[in-house]
Amino acid sequence: MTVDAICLMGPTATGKTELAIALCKRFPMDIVSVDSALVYRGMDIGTAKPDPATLVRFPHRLVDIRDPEVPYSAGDFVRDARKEILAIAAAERTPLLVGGTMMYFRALTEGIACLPAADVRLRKEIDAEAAELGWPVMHRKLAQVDAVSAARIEPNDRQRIQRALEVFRSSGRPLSAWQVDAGTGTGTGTDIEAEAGAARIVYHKLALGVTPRSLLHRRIERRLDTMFRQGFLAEVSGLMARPGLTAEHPSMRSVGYRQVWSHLAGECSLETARQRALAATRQLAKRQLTWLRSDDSVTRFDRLESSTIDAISERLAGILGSIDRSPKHGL
RNA sequence: GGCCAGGUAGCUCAGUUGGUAGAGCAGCGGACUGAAAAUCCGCGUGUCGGUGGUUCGAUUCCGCCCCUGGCCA
Repeated sequence: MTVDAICLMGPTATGKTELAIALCKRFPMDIVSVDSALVYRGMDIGTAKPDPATLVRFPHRLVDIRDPEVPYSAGDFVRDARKEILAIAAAERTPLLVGGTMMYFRALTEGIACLPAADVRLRKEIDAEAAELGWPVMHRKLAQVDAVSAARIEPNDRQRIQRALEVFRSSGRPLSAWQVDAGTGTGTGTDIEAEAGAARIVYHKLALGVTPRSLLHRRIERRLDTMFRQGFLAEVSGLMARPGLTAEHPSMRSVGYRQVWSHLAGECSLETARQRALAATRQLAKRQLTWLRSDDSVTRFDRLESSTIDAISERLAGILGSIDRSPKHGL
């Protein structure tokens, strides 16, 4: 059995949600969110989460599935998304994967190795060591146990050095060995693909963009200011009031939340936080565009061209086959 | 109006004892395997406010002018 899934990818502030909803009105599709921040409950304004009424009319799977205190991961996503896609297909509808977390898209469509999960205690331990020795030294230690990973990782890339050390210390095997292992065999190289008898999922990738860049930047600024008007400050101060949540949690390191948190903690003025949040959002959009540019399997559309929605609809009609609403077949 | 301090990259500033200049941030390009809205790598020509003078040579020294901030009237 083959399942067709549509990927609607695009940088932040390009209007993906709005377009997805328009498409859901034309085709029998169900939305799966591909977004590392929308998974968190209580993070609504700063993530530009669709409002409750919209979520009722057009349910988004994988939204509000996590407490902000509990980190979510690419591995979690692949498992969850896979399950949702199959459930949607079982209901004879088409999954519409919408979002901007490009690493999640890659992990889902290209596969991700089966690796040991994160280990908070080990990470703390490694952080403590690094605070004393510095990351370049940690990088050298990594090179001794996993030369392949060390060669791929920059001496200052604390997050990846930490992860590689974490995998080695928790499992006794180098990260690179896990990755190679997974890749042997047919080349699919993933734990999920290994599921016996699983359906084959074909991903059709569509990318949304806004050109020129200056126009995207203007949309980003307008949207951020709307967030502030909607009560972004109150949302963050509510999160800050939670004893279990800190600025170090992945959820609170999200664009916007980090900068507003910093302001509310008295570290900078509101205007400075605003400027920093804007810059961080622009930088996020740039990184998302880098992912998209490097993927030649995507078909690109400009969000602001009025013909885009029709072009995409036509494309979907072709993919979905059975649902050709065009009048040319009329007799 | 007088005195003082400034006018150098998009922004904040450093610097050149006279040989045409460099940091941080922003921006741009890239990488990306359980934190990814994360983490990291690479990219710096700009009438050194204008104009005249001194000098082989001025962004640097001197004169005048313009602009900004502060103090005094």
